[in-house]
Amino acid sequence: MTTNLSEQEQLRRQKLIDLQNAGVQAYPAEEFSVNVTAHDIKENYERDKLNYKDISIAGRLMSIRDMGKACFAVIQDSTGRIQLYIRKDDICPNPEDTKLYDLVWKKLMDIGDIIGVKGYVFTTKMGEISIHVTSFTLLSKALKPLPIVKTDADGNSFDEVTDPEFRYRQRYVDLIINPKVKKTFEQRTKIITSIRNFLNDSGALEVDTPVLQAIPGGAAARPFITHHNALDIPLYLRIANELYLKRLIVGGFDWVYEFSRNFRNEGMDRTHNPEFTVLEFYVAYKDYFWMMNTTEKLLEKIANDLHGTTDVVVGDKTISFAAPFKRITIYDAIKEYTGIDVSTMNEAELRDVCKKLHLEIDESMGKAKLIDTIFGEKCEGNFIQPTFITDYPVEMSPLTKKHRSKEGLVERFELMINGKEIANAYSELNDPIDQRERFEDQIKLMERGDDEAMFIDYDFLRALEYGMPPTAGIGFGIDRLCMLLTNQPSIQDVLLFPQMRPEKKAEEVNAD
RNA sequence: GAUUCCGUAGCUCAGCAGGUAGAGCAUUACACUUUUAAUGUAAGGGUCCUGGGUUCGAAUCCCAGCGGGAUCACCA
Repeated sequence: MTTNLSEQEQLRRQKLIDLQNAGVQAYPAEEFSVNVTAHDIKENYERDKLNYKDISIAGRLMSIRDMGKACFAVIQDSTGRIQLYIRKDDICPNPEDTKLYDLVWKKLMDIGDIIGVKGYVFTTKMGEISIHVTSFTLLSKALKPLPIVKTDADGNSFDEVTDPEFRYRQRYVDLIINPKVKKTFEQRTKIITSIRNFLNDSGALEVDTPVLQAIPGGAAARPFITHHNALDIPLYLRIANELYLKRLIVGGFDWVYEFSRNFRNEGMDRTHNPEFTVLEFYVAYKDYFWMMNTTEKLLEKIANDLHGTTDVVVGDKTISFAAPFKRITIYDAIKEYTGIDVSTMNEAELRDVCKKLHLEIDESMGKAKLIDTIFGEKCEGNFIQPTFITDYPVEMSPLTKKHRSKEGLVERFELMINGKEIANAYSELNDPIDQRERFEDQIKLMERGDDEAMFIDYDFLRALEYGMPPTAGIGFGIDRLCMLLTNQPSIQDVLLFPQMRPEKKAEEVNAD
């Protein structure tokens, strides 16, 4: 086993033994009470010096600069970093007994160890607010060396760990050594809190609905399948929670929402992870126009809560989340970017258009899919500023109410930002007869080989037959929204633990 | 799933007309009681992703596998 360890790892295990021999516990059980944070000190010390004469703080050792009979070190707590100044004379007042400084501190402490210190705050000659340490306590010994990232006065990083595999597999290390990464995840939580506050303040009720479903409904996607032993039935991990939230609208709640972890057994790339988060909410007695207005208000608030402004930098662009957003029908969008009016075309005419535009199509594609292809290839990427695309063909929206005045269309919108779909919403279909026919159309698609067509959920139909009020519903891709608002190009950078292939055999991991 | 690039010390990387490995930081030792990418001197550390092949000889060339990134396809 020892043969697997690097030189530095072996050394640290030896230090563990040396600590024990010196009577120092490497993993003490006692509480170490803390009365200040690094951020607090840096923020408030200058104007309230008296308050920082007797402080106690804990954190991870990030660097040590040994000056002989004194050392400078830096610890990092959950709020940031602060410098320590440790003098031999202070730690070991008795010159006869210098073990604590010369042995425990200078020989047995390492970068990565977690320590607690007591002392007082002062400012060094170089002007850095620091802690003059009067005593220290080892709280946890680190056995693996921490990658060292140094930063100079101008903020330039050296030896920054950028290897994506390292960062995603050992996110705990990434979080320790890359403060920007930690900030991104704090921002993610802020975004979700902002949304939750908006909804709760509006009188919405947060609910939990099943993740394990006998019929994976509410979306067109390939599900993960599992098996329940006691019931001896197959169960699916949910691909959406839509049908359950609408059951709750039937049940008499007027506004329900859920942050739903959804699972789809499909490809992975920069914008797809097998499990991802969608916020869905449903509001009784509203329609999709109301939902557009509400979406504008919500996004404007999120941007303000997070950045203090509605202008957000994403890559080399600036996106304005200030309401109102542009609204355009999908037919007008196609006309704008191709010059072709497809609104009255039949399937054969649409096929000719696709050929003229050099789009790849196949025989199985129906009218709606052809329109979707034209939009996806020729229009979608152009909508950088938030834009509502409205009034989709009925064939691709089996859960959406037919348009109040436009034949063949439904009352649906998608919100496009930075060329990507961020939200999908509609006036919900609440006519149980119509809904049953739409499901049956899906079954026909399934029989023609569409492996993503929806199953019929008979219990959902039964619920609709009891009567569902007219309802507006929406789903937001939370991960993608976070990518936008935190300016991260990959979904892996807004997921703490993105899905990865197993890195090696379990026994080898255990041997570490 | 397809194409393409990558995998060398704890970390970041160099080494590739094929001659069994180097740098900086980190580590170890010594010096230094307000330094800050601290500094100075010295030292240790590597199944060069794995397995085959070509060759007198492979980190370097070829093939396969594993892992990762990017692009494409499917999708949110």
